[in-house]
Amino acid sequence: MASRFNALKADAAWQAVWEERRTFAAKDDSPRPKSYVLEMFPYPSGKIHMGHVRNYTMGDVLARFRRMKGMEVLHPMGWDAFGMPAENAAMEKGVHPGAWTYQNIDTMRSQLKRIGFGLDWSREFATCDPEYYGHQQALFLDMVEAGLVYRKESAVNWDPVDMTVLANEQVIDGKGWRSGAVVERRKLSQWFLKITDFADELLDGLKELEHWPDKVKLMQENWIGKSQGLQFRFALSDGGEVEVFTTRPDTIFGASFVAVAADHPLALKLAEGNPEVAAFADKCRAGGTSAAEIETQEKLGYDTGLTAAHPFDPDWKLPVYIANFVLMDYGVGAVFGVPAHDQRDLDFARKYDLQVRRVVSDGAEEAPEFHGDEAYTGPGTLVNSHFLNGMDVVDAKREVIERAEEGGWGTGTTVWRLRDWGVSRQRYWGTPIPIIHCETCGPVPVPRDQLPVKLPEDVSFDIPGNPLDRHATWKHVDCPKCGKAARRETDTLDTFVDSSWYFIRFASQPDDKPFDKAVAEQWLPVGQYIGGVEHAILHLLYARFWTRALKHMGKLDIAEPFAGLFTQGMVTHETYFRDEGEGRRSWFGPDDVEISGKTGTLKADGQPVTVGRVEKMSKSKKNTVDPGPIVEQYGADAVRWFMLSDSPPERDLEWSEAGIEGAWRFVQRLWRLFDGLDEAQGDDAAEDRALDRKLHQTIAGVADDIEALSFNKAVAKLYELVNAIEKAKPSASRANAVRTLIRIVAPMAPHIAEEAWAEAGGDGLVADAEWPEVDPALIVEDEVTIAIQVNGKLRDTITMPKGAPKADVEAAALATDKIVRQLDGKAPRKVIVVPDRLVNVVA
RNA sequence: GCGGACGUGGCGAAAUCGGUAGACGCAACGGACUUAAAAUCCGUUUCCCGAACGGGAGUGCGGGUUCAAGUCCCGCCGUCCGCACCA
Repeated sequence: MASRFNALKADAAWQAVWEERRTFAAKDDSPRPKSYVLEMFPYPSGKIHMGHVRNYTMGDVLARFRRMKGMEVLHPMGWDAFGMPAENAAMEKGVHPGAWTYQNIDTMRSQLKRIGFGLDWSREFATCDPEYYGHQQALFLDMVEAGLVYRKESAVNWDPVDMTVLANEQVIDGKGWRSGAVVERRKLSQWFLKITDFADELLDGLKELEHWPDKVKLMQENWIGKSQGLQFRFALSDGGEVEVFTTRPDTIFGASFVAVAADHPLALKLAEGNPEVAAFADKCRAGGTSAAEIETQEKLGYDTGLTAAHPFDPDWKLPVYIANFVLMDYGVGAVFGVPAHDQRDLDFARKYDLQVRRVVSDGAEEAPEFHGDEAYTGPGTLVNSHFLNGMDVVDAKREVIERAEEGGWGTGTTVWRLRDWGVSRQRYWGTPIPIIHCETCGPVPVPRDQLPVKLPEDVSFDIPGNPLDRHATWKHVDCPKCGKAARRETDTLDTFVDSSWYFIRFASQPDDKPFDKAVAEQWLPVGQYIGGVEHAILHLLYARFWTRALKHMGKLDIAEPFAGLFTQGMVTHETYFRDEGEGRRSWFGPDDVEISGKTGTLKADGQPVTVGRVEKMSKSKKNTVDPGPIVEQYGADAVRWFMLSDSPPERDLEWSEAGIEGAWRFVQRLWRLFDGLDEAQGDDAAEDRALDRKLHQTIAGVADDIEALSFNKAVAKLYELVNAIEKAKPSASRANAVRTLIRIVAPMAPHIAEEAWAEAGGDGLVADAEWPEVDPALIVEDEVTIAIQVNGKLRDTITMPKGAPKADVEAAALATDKIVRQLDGKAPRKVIVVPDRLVNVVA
């Protein structure tokens, strides 16, 4: 009789079998159709968290399902292993970043295996393996040769205490996040990749990504930020020139000033001889960059005393300002101000009492005087604009660009918001940039036969700064060109470079080169990529760029790396806290509190705590749940099942004790069915057509749902089937349904499925079994319930054979008691019959 | 400010093409089994009136299109996300 399903035993046993038989190793030379399922690889921070579990469960279900459908599936795993946390750990705990990282990898690998993910571990690598980053260095040199890399002075956030460069996110209120020191802006010579060369392609390519969420495509589109307009020159009163960019050349006769950024060459030149200008420029640069600060920041300008001559009227002189709202790194760092039709220009003009001239009319008003404090930026007709009068905005833009080009003082231009990708990081734990700096020869690539340029092991983190820089010997090398003493580049590559091509290396990893073109192309593009939406812009854009760069260099004939993208929601949990006054708040973990209904008490002192919002699991709010003990308690299948249940995968999933228990109960319910298989049939070999239908509808429905990644719907369908089987009387159909159920749940709950498969005498592993075939005759009902409405309100239902003629359905509907009563002897005015669905009687 | 998504029971959610709103799960309640509990099983569960048969209302709010609207259109309100002085 039914025993309990021993998850711990079954999990371990089947995981061992999969590993031993290399069940999930993908074969490059397989004749089966290929499918590449990939989840974003993790950063080895220590332990896996629930977010990983959810992400990898989704991918695993799809990968296992596709295998059962007869595909050769590549489902690999590796480690995004370079990055700052390892250096922080080195500083705090005195361990080597490599030792720390590899130890974390060992822990996390065994945790992933413990959940039974069907991964091809034979292709595993970490980006900090010299074998990996050596090939990455080679690709970097390829890009250098292809002219896609250059060196430029660029400003960075410099922490003077930690002697390190900070990312923008590490600067909080102008101070370093670790040291608290006021951050300085320093100019350093840094390496850049020419992603802007591909801006047009990256934008256009989005259109072909049919299986990407619109949201992500839109975010990338905005990030790339294509603007078309006119770049043109003003002659200055000192005999010089200033160039500006505008997307609104149509409003050229509404100009009332010219403004340049504080870092603009013109401003820098003026600052040299004038301390007042220099002071003003400094003030502009000091301004904060946070959202709130920009919102409230006053428009400030410094009148240079220079004037600019209007290109269409040399006698019309416009004042030239240095202004804090003009950005040096967008366009050309200078604008002409049209206050009536641009809000910033209007704010500025009102403050400095400049002319505000209407040149676009919305049809209501045409007078040159523009009143009010809200600029008009909508469409309309040009007014007060000489030869442009009467044109609409679009025509006027074209007209002005044409005249500027004819007159030789301007050109129609496209400007991008996207900047080139600065890849230099002044850190140890990253891929060394394979360049040697020679006083005579300049930057020289490291000869290929000397790759990889390995990180030195003997480094210390007890003093601030980059250990590569102060290493006694590492950076001192001879110039490969002239042989004189030279210096290695001590910067390392941005870790986003590591993740820009790892999916190619998974597909093909020869020893002698980054990848084999033909082998990689067999697998690529990734069919389904799954990860967090936080990577919607940077990682996904960089990987798209890298792939296009490889194509450009003829190394890989793939335009887009990820054909399908899915961004899953986060795993969340309630928060518990106490306000300690002065805005301070202490947070408590789920294990520290006792919850009853909407109130909670702290176990430690029995006093109440506030039950806060449901938020993303995070260490800072202490609302994390460690998957490790949960898997030990409930088994891998219950955890997987819960990850797939209830919430649509793109939405957040709230972790709850009740939820995981529900999943566990379902696993046990499955086991009672599987284990009672012998008795299911009983003595009765009769068929149960209704159950047969339900089974085949479920096989088809679950398959569709898994392909659509709608796991919550697949779960619901499985509950329905299990309910139906449990209610059904013993029959051959019932026994068959239970036997088939083993395969339907296999992608989601693989351990119990293997156990049941073996017990039921299945051939080989259920992981290698075929997805059950659907009998098309059984997925359609032979009877349908037809709704009967009177004036659109449901009044009754009738059951009819499927496909019954309209006339029969109408007659049957009108004959029911309830409808007869509703009509009260009157003839209906109209009857609408939707076959197999409903009848609407219009009375 | 700009761009986008979303809003359905106590909760997570279904409703695939405009056609029976609330499938499925959680929680709750009632019952069976048990010395008792757990587990399991049976039932109820959108709201209001009603013992019941039944009736009315109902998918953020206000309008509209339609025989028929959660779904389409217009206008609000709210929540969340992304970008942010981008000329």
